[in-house]
Amino acid sequence: MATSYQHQKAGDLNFLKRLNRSAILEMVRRVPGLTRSDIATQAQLTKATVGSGVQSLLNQGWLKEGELQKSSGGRPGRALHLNDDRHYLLGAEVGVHRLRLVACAPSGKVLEAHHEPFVPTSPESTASLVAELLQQLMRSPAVSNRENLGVGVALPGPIATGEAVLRRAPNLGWRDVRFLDLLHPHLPELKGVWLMDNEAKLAAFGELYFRTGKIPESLIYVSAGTGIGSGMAEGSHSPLLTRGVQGLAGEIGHTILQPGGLYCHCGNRGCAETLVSGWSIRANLGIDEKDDLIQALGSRLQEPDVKRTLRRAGEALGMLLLNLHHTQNPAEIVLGGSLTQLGSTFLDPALTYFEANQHRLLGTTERVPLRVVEDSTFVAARGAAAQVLARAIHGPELS
Amino acid sequence: MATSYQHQKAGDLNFLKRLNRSAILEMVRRVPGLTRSDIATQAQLTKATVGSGVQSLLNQGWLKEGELQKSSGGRPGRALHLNDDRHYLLGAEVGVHRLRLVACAPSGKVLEAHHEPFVPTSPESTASLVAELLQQLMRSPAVSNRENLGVGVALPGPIATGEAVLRRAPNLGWRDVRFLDLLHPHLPELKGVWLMDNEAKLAAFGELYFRTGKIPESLIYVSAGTGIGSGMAEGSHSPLLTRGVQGLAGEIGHTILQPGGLYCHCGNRGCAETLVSGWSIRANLGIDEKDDLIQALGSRLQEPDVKRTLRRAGEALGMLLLNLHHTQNPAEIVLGGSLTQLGSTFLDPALTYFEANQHRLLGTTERVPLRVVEDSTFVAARGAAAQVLARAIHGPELS
DNA sequence: GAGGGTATGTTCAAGCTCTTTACTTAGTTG
DNA sequence: CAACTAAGTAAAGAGCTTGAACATACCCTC
Repeated sequence: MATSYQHQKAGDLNFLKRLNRSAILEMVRRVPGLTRSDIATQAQLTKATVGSGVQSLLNQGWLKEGELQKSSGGRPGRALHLNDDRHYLLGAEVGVHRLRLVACAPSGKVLEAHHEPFVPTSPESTASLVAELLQQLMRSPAVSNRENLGVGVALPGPIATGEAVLRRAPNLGWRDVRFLDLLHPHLPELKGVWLMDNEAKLAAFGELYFRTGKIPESLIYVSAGTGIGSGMAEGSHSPLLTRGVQGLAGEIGHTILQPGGLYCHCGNRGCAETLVSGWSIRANLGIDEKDDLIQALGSRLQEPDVKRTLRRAGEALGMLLLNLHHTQNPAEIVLGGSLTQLGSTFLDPALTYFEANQHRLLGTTERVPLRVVEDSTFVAARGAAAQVLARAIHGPELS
Repeated sequence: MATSYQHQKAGDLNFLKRLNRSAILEMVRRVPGLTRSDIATQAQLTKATVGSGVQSLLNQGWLKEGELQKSSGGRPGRALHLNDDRHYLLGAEVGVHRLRLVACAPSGKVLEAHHEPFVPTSPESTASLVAELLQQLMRSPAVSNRENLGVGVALPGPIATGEAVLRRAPNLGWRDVRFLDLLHPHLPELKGVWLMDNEAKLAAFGELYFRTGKIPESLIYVSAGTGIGSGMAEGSHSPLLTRGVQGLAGEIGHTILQPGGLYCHCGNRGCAETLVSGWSIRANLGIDEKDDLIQALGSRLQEPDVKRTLRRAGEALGMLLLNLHHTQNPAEIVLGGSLTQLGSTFLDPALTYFEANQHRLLGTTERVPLRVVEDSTFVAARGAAAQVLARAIHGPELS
């Protein structure tokens, strides 16, 4: 896996070359329009090294040259840009209620996307359907003349570091599923990077990796849907995901938020999910599992018991966010998942609680930004694509 | 700082050389008695590279050769060991009630240690005292003929990544203290690595870095004393600490564990510290802040209200541990701090709760080991020394 | 508009590190 | 004691970064 770690960090000259090429590529990707000179300064490399590295990346089609920049007294530098037209990445998410798929350009731009309702079935038939939908995506005109770099799959459950096994997906009823092994036979022609990972972790990765401009040094994505999960990505160069030995990192839905509280489906009492989650809201308001939660509540948002339920759930979410702040202290928190569509009745209490309490310990005014994703439909699938790109860039691909 | 991250990861040939030397040194440090051939296999380097690297580390006094190993059919390899007699590291901890100092050998062996009661005073006078005690340590015969590699200081409060500033230490009444800047004038002759970091984070680092044998891929240290803090170290080669942007990572004492619960000194309600911490136990049992908590309770452990208070605090601790398990999922949890001296009345409920619930999500039998440190007096100071060693090994020191 | 100034980018020999290959060393085995 | 095996070493060779000189492109001034 991406953060599966090199057992010992040692390397040869080729490793060094790749390292420098990757660094150049990442820099240009993050700051479009950088010149060779800028790169040399920031990466502490010599002009000559950068020159040859850039040349090779140009030849391979990873980079392209842009316009001459304004001169600052001497010869103007030539802007460099990521070549966004040559490659593409595939990302898929197997959700509890939907399948979502994207084909992305290296910049993160979605070239082609597709989602459709999905009734949880066996891993095998799901893999077969995912493969079919991926092939449709690959045949679409927007990507057909590009080179594929690989495919990533986001799944709703814990996946341990180093092994491509979905340990358990309670909402799908799956257990110990090697999804890539099921998918691969259907797509034998698909070369490049193959990976699978937890949905919230990939979303966190994508939100950080595809960002341009000012890049936070770490980011937590909170996925609030049927259950509550989170993922943390760290490091601006090539972010690493915190997975935990068993892949349980980020399972904040099962952190205890109310000792002696209600029983959770996991068997324990007082889990955060008993206070805030799709299923707890359904249980509180008597909404059938077959009905779409958002639609069912859309017309009832003014009812007192709905308002009260959503407000309480929102407050619990705020506490969860504060707990993340005081446990992992990311530079930014991004909130996504279907529950964010419930709007301000649900979200305001969460944001308010977090804002009111995030300064308790330091008393300073510096703020950890908390952002709600506008549309989280493809966030995880796009994050899977982001991981594919990261591995392509840092893997042996660039000669 | 140690995890202050290289802005861009690029390097020259010298960087590569240092990388390989560091890798060799780490491997031998972790597995004493390794041969050149073992190293070459594990690090994927050629025999020649390893040979010259080892030679240079031998010349510099980092390594020493041991006995010939048993032959496995051919020429026997020569065992390599960390030279534990040439260098030493200094670590200090400024605690709420004590100063603790150690001088360590590179293996982690404590060569000389000292602790004494400490009445919280100004940062300046504290620095002056720490400097004096460090100098006493340096004059002791056990270290006087060794070369010093640097000094590390552990402090009870958040310290952000990249800046050596103690943001706030509520239990000392300190704020924005640049402790190293205060310490340095007193010890101008002390060259090498200088660092300061949070107490629990350094303890976590030390527990992971000085371990030999089977090394967990990540470790959380929970420091249960006046307040509750934690630190997470990750990565077996050279572990990294999770600090968080503002240094608030691991401030689990201020995660919410009881919505609407008691007010905490931080101003918020329901913090874990209101349920489990030195001060909450004092408050519950009416023990004066001037008296030593452990001594005061030592004779009262059979009293019903004491037993009840400790049991409840222990249960809360168990929930905190489970929350860490479901948020960061470390490969091992180590429990330390003065409260561990309260014994089984306090600890058993915590361990029992954790054991009973850690398998909820996966249902497997693999267990995250939870260990209580026997004597946590010097754990943080030793961790500071560990960081010094790590930076010396991975810094420019080894030519 | 010609010339000096300045910063960018390129070229090429030189230097350093890892690698390859052949060889030496040290112990086992029959 | 000769054949075998594996560890370690030495020296030539390959590859990447470097340093210095050079070419390029624009600005500013006269």
